[in-house]
Amino acid sequence: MWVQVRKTVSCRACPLAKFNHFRAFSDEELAFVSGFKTGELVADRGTTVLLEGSDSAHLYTVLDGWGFRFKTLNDGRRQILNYLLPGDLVGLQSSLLGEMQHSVETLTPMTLCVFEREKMPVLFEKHASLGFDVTWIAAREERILDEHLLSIGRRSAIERAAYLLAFLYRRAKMLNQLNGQNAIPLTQQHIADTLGLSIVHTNKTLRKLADKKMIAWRDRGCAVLDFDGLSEIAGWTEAPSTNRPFI
Amino acid sequence: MWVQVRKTVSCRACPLAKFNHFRAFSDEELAFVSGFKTGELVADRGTTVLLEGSDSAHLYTVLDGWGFRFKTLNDGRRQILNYLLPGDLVGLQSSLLGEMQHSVETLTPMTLCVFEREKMPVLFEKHASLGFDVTWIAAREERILDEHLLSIGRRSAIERAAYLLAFLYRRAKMLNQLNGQNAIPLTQQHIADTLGLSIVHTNKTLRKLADKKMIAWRDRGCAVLDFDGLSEIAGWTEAPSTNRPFI
DNA sequence: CGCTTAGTTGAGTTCGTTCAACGACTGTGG
DNA sequence: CCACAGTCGTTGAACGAACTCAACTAAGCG
Repeated sequence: MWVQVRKTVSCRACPLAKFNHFRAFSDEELAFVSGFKTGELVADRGTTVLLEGSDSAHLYTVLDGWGFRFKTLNDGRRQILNYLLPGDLVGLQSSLLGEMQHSVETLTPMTLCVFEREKMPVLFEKHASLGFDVTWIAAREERILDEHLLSIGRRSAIERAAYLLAFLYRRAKMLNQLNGQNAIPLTQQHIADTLGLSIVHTNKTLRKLADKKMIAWRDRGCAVLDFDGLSEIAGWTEAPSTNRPFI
Repeated sequence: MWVQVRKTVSCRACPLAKFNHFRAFSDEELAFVSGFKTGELVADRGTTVLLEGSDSAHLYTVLDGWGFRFKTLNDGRRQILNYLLPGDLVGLQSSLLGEMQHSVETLTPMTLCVFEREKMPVLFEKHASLGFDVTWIAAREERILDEHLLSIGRRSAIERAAYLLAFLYRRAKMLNQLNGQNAIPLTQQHIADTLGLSIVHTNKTLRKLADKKMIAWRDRGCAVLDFDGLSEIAGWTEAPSTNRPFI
């Protein structure tokens, strides 16, 4: 289920560097980050990487694959909070605030870059620019959560679904994380738990989008056929963004 | 509507320092923050402090009073994202990511501490501990948004209302921000826009809580009479927290 | 005293839920 | 190679939670 791998990939050859929307490191930063990294982790599909209530000693950056963050109520009701894609920082909350308040599970096999959370203060101390980047990443996550909150709170079922799929498609496309069939690797249950809807109604809602030829189900995933159409239904236009940092 | 006041209160006599759940500054930090601060702002009740789409040059910390962050859809549907209380940082997102993606409005008269956002990099450069604190604050906001997302997505109307009021009461009590009647200063419209419900249904839901003697409406606000009862309905227990920083 | 704001309540409608069943596909063990 | 269980998507029917529309009360204020 879990495989811990030794430092196989040097930070110099970080797979994220090839995406030009990430900001580049200076040589100095690269040297520090290389030391900050303690290894890599490879997780199968369906693995619980972090568990609510636990107190992980690690901090991760996703290098490849899909995952999601979620919380559950006592009786099992689940809410997916956000999805994880390459470049996303995992476990920052618990690194700073203590025990995890949400869980993390993978949707595909995932490769993670592992850092020791004890070294965080050193990062801020010695490399202010990287500390700034961590804050930037946290602020970005906050902004995404704001959008999701607006969506769940105020959009209708079909608008929510359209927003979510447009949002995920955009991110995934940019990071080359669509599967062989050009699809987003999740089930209708995941979508239901993200939108705050029942699985039956989610199915009927997605059917409407499929009937409009905006999406299609293929190969364990959802293919987006009409990004503009979805954006229009959702009334959504993406916020402008500058080059994003990663650690 | 707006009043810009010169630096009337020295950081040495910061009104937030009296709350012992905030972490104390070192002398060195205090000196820097004093320079970072450019003044104070006093806003009336109902003032729009920051507007979605704008690009403010400032960053604020709430010193006194209540406010809220919100987003709206094109047709006017409004979603309240979170509430602002003393110690909260306002405008961090736009400081780092560019233009504001949400608005901020006051619920009571509010005093804000004003910083120049251009100086943020200097803060990270010269005072790593403060940079770390900013990240901490961002991570805390993220955690709160996670909770709200769970609530709106998966709790029933009465559970949502109970959660929100318990949550706000807890925060307000700790910061001594309940009004004369011991009430939270908001209207049912605010609650509706936070819970993602219509105002009519919000009213009927709050009525049920009032009938159970858990809350009461007084003096333009909602008084919490039975915190434990609300927590139980919501199935909510607060996450443990350490001393929190502020800037 | 009329005007506005905020909370309350009833009636009818709509959106989303629950229950239940079924088909397509995948993987597994006899 | 087939039987079987498990997962995932699909659909219909009945129900219920939340919505809209509409009207009314109480309090605050010029």
